Amino acid sequence: MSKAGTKRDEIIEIASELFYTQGFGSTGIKQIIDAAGIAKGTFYTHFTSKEQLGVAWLTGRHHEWNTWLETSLSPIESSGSKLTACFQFLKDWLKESNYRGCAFLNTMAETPDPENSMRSVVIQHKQQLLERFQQLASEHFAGTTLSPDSATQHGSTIYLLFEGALVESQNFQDTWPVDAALNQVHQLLNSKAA
Amino acid sequence: MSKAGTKRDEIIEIASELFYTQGFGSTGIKQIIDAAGIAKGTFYTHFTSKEQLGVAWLTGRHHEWNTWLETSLSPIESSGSKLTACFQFLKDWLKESNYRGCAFLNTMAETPDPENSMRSVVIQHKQQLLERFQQLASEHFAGTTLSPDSATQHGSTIYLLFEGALVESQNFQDTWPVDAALNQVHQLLNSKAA
Amino acid sequence: MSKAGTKRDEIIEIASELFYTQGFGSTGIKQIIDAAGIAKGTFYTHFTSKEQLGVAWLTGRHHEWNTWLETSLSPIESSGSKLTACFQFLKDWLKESNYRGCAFLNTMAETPDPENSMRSVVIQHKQQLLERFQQLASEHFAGTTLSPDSATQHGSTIYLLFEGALVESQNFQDTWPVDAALNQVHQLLNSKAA
Amino acid sequence: MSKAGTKRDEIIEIASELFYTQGFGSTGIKQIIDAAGIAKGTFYTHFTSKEQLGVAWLTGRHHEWNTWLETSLSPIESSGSKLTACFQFLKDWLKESNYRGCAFLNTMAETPDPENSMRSVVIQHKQQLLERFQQLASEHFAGTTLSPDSATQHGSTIYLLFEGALVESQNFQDTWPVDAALNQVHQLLNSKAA
DNA sequence: AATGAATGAGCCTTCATTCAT
DNA sequence: CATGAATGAAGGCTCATTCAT
Repeated sequence: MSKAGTKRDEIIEIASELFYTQGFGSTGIKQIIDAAGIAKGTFYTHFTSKEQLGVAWLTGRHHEWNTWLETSLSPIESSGSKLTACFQFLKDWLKESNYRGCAFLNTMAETPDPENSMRSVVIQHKQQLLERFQQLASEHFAGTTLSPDSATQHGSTIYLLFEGALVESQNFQDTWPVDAALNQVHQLLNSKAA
Repeated sequence: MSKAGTKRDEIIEIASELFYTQGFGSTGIKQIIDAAGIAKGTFYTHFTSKEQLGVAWLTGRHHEWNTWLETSLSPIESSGSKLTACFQFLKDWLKESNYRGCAFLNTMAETPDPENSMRSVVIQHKQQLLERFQQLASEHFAGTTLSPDSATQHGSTIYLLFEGALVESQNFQDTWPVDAALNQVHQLLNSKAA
Repeated sequence: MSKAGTKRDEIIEIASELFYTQGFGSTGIKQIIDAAGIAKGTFYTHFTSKEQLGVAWLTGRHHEWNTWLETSLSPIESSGSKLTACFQFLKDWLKESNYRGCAFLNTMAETPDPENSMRSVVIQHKQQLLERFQQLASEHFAGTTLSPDSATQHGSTIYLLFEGALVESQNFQDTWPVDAALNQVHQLLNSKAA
Repeated sequence: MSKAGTKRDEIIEIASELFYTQGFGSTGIKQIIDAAGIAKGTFYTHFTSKEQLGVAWLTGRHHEWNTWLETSLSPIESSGSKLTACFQFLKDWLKESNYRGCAFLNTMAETPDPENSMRSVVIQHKQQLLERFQQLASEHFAGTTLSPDSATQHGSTIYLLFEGALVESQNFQDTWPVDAALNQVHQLLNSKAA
């Protein structure tokens, strides 16, 4: 584990913004070291390869993004409200000037090689997000007539709506997908057993 | 429109598979002309740039993909069944060995530059798909107690579920997202005015 | 087959001197293209890799060297005299200012990887030289009491003496190894069956 | 002389194998320190440069190799038999799995720069080997009709045959050169004054 | 149309060495 | 005595594009 404030961390931080805004493939080592003000060789004392830096970037972003989300959810009490707050979080994020969609999905898209170690970080990140949605849904429907299984399924559905909204808001550069998804989520949270 | 059988079309066809399976950025001109058995210069008599070929690829794929979808929908009568059939179409597609997700979203993901002309093809493609879902939903709910506006909104929701399932099935290399989305779609199609 | 005077041949010619005097590994592509006055990319339109250029170099040198040798042998009538003339050829070669020993053996020495395609050119070159010595020895001893087998063995021995002299004259930067070898060759050529 | 068991010696020992099997130029400092489990800086506290390590390697190998040879010669009584035993020694060496020819000649081949200090170690090593062959030949022919000068010349010849066999067995990956050389050595040892 | 040589900036990575700690 | 971060030139090679033939 590396202490914060390390030069290594500094490189990751600088690279992160470049990777996110320009894409992993479109960002060269040269650009990173220039931005970091270090020599070529220095980069390679901290990372064995660009791919390794990519993994470090995504791993860091995984924690960072989770913190962002959870921080915005923490003041909210009910699980149901937390679920809808996720979409508000998405809307706030969208407003940011350098919004470029989901770093993880973007990286997955430009990394077809199954051997690429960045892919597993992406999968792990999404898996955890899915489980978070499922957990919140389970909590929300606990004590209702809805079966636990159905609650989990609702969690999965909300996850899909979240991902769909994420991708499409990037695509259309518009917030309507988030609104549409949120609208549906509200209805889902009122679901009762048939 | 260029006549089929042209050398230009041949190049597009060959490039299409490479672009789809390897990604646009990871596929070089060299690889394309080698696969096509032509000279560098020949390529540039047919296309002014790689980006232009990318546009031709996506434009062709747009029509092709629409044809695939509509062909699988055509034997089906009701609009509601057509909507669910879209997800079956997705499941069938997933089974293909070289499945690499949505060419349009992948390209969008690795093309941050807003000036890139491929982006508008992607947006156009997705816009049409969205409208198709909205149209089918409108037809399905026509004559019910559901307002036209709500019907359209349901179309948008189904679109988001479709896109979410598309992305996540690529991500997890699994069909569960399609099943989960389809499950929700079935419920939506039974919606009644509150 | 490439016509003489080609740019490709020009590159080979320029690289040949650098490879010979500095060694294959110590000569960079940069140095070659600078000396040739061409761009990086131009080099790679003519050669797929540095190794391929190395093969072209050695193959060319193989023919060139053989021509040198045979040209110096051609005015000589008897096979026996041709054999001794090989060592005179070696002595003349040694005097050249940029003498750096045998390009083939040097390359073999710095190319441990058995997969390296340059190695087979070296082996082929040496095999042919061996056979040339054996052939000359056979001719020399034809009609004497010495058996054909023994004659061939003498050819092999003379080959070893030649190679030994080649390597050691490079090592000691002196001509004595050639003289010593030649002395022995003279005795061998007078051999009679025991 | 450094005491055995020193860290410096440890580095030399580890580098020796790498240098021999991969070549001096193809072996990087990184690989050496990784294999030795030490830091970059530690290496440079023991050696001022890679070249210096190269000198230490060759110097050590000089003694080691001489010991190998003399150990295999020591049980043999007559000088003539010792001379032929050198070629048996060569044959045994060839059988070793990691045989890569003569470390000294290989290094000479990839080190054109006359200033390189490794070159003098090579020359010294070969000079001593030559003198050893000359000494053994002198002893062998002592008391015969052969003049001392001729005996020394025979020693030189046998040296050239040894070197030729050494180089060519590496080249052809075969033992025939050793056999051919040995055959000639046997005949030489029976030489009488003309 | 078609060719393929030419371009040169750019790719990621390794090199031997230095030096502050 | 050991560490490992820092250096920056150099390594071989690929890129999309241009252009004379």
